Amino acid sequence: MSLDHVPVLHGDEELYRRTAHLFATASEVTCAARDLNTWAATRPRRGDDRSVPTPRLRKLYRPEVLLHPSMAQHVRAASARGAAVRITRDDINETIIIDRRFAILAGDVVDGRRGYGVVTEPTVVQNVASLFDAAWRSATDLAVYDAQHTELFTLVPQVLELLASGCKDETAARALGLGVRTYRRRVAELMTALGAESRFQAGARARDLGLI
Amino acid sequence: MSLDHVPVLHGDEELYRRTAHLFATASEVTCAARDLNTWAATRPRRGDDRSVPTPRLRKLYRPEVLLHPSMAQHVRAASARGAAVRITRDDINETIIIDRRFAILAGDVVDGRRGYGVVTEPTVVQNVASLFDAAWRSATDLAVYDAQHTELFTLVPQVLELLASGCKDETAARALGLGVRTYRRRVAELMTALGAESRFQAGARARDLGLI
DNA sequence: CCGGGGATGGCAACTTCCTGCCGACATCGG
DNA sequence: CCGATGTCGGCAGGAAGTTGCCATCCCCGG
Repeated sequence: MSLDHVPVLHGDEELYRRTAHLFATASEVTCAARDLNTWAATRPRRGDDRSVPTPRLRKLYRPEVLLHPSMAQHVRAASARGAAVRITRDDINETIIIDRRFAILAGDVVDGRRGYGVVTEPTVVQNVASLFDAAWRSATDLAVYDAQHTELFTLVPQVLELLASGCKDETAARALGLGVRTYRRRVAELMTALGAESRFQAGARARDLGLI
Repeated sequence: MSLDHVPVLHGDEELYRRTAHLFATASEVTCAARDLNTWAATRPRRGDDRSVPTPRLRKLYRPEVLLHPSMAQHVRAASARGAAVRITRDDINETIIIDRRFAILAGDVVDGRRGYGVVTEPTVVQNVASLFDAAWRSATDLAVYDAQHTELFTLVPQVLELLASGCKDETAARALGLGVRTYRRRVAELMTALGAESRFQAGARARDLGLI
């Protein structure tokens, strides 16, 4: 695969500076993200620049963002502003696609700055866009996902607390006034949301996301 | 309990600046720590100031410092320089006691700076010192602890990797060319070292310590 | 060469978790 | 009031993890 002519920007600051003009005139912005440390582009626009119509926004996230209070709030706010938000369990990469003409792909962090590849080659962009579309189609709408997990979200902090405190399911369930079966259901949902296959992994990820 | 007249220093920088003179003339420095983010005092002395004899050093750590490569190296280096190092499973607080006359007690982190209470009141210092002594007596000498965990330390990175990857004990054991029984022994030792009662907790702590 | 100490790994008895199944109960639209 | 739908939680069977026990093997000092 040829990576020629793909300029790489280093760090968020440079990204914003160099790509602001793309967002300014965009009519469709599509993004996938596993956290909200990136993509300031997803912020509401400063000022009331009515010269350009609000672009159509599609945002694809992994479930764990909804476990993080502030991230969840951010996502819901975007949704309330009219962005289409979906949740996927796929292991997505951080990506922005603008008008199906530009793709910004997040890479690794070097020297504390994340690298961003800016792809303009039409064929590649189309390809990326179609991959995104596939993930988008198999993803769940935020409203639906929410409806299926109301109980979980309210209990997440307490469940995590109890898990982190090292107590047994039996004890934890009692502490929450739940049946063991239900408690385990919540834990299972939590693990799914975290994409964890074992409790060890869940603990690590939860800590990683700052949920504990 | 009266906390009058206990000056609190904020941040390491201030701590070093304000307490350097205590260390300079100390003949016995005793410290307890759960990590090495603090206590620059435990660094080898810069320069070769022979005007003061090297103080007697007693250092008490929790087992997890030995799981962290760079921390472990630091601790072993101190030990090699003649400091008495012991490992305890007690939930110790960060403390420095100098000549049984001053105690520096680490507190919470506020605004990114950790607070340090400098206690000079003889009664209190004696009390702290005797508490430390009790913990010290029940602790294990580094050499002994090491001898009992040689296998563990060499396997820690791989075991953590496997646990974090979410695979079952069966698979992980095979990957390491170990019997399941032995693999589980290592995991159990690891959990003990981390002070974790459940794998979830172990995952969280491991991530916390940057071991993953 | 022998005996002691330690690591190993199979076995087995538990404990803890994981989940499908199902009856009980609440909620809601008709 | 009724049926549809959804959550709850007990139960049961199975998977995964925890530990004591012990035969085996390796290394070492005598």
